[in-house]
Amino acid sequence: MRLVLAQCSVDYQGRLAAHLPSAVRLIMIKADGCVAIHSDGGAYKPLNWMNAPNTLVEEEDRWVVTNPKGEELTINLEEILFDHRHDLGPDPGLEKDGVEAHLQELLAKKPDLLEKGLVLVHREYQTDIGPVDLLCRATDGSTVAVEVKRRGELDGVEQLTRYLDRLGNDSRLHPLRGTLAAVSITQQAKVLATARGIRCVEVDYDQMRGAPSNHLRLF
Amino acid sequence: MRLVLAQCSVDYQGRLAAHLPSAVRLIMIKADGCVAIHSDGGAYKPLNWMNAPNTLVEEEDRWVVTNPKGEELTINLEEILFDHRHDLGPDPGLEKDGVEAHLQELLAKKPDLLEKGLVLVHREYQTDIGPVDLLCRATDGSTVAVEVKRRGELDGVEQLTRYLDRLGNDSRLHPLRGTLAAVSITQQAKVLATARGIRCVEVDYDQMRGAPSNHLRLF
DNA sequence: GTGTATATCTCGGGG
DNA sequence: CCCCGAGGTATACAC
Repeated sequence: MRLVLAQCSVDYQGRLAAHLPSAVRLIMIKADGCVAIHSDGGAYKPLNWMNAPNTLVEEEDRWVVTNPKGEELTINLEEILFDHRHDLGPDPGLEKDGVEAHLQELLAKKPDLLEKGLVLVHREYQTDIGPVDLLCRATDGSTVAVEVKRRGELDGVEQLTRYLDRLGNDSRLHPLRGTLAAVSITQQAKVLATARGIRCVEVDYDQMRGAPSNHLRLF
Repeated sequence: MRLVLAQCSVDYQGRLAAHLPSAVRLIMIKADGCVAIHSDGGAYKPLNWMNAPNTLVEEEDRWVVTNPKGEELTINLEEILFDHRHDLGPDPGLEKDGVEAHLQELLAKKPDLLEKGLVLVHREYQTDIGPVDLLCRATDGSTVAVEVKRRGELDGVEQLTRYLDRLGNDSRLHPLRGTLAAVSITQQAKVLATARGIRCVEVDYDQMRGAPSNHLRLF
């Protein structure tokens, strides 16, 4: 990693055009070639950046970064105040817990948390417009398509509606119902879901993590 | 801005739980209190971060960052390799050109780029589920709701569908049609749009910028 | 403050 | 490679 503090102006031409008037900024150049230009505030997002893969050409008083997509970032250097390089070595990476994938996994193991007697038929069931999180069978013989979210919002209802629409073409899945499962669901999403005959279930993530699965409990 | 290179492990507890095993990383602390932990690769997104407003407490061998939402980031410092502070001063900020707002503005001036004879009735027309980008009137007397995107994708079609659904309740707007306008539109979005009777128009942004508006051309 | 839409979103996965 | 879906998305803006 190379860290440069410099008085500079910047121009970006690519997916849009953008210009940064002259000021003192941090220029961060990572080992993989990523370039990011930071001001002294404003969350973690840089003012300007170029992601790998790209090429950095250092001229006398400006650096030009180009990438294969034809995007170009030009840093006009007026004064370099600081320039430091350090090899950080490899990073073991971030371990996450509590994301949708984990929630889906837990619900796949215990679908009857959503509805008594519900049994998993398929996880990530493929349709030609995307995968349905969980495809289940209810005790009344219905197929139930389940969309899993951490937070249930409007677009989750839309997504499930699209899937139901698609799955409805397959008569083997009839009768067909939909369930939106999330740790929390907004009022708007509940209204829209209900209007479309989609059931909403708010699940307790901590409780699910703590509770052993049916499968394990049998032995 | 303070830049620290250190061997450290990190824990985050908040919207999810996350852990970073020990490695050498850059810890960036901005003037507004934002903290970001970067590895030596991977775009501009840090491995972990805390946005302002927050509080940083420096203990002997660990730093604890907390925010009012109850999130907490703990940096366990094993060895500090580098520590540098620099006041960057204020930043004039980024000037952008080519975002959706600009595209919408250009289309508002020349709606007949979308369809011959189309006239603008209202921009950002409010419905109770959000604003319709452009509401227009066609030569055949139809009302045309236009959704403007840089890139037309599935969620743009969903969005316009919701609006059409809503606008359809107002008989004064009948007959009603929808148009998705974007610089590029994905195949899937075209399929879904067509299936719903929504027209897709790909517009040339550069040409639009260059071409003067109807209004100006009249004088 | 909540809700909605945008973003040079980033990032990962699947066809 | 593109497309899709998730994200501690962040950010701006309207209500």
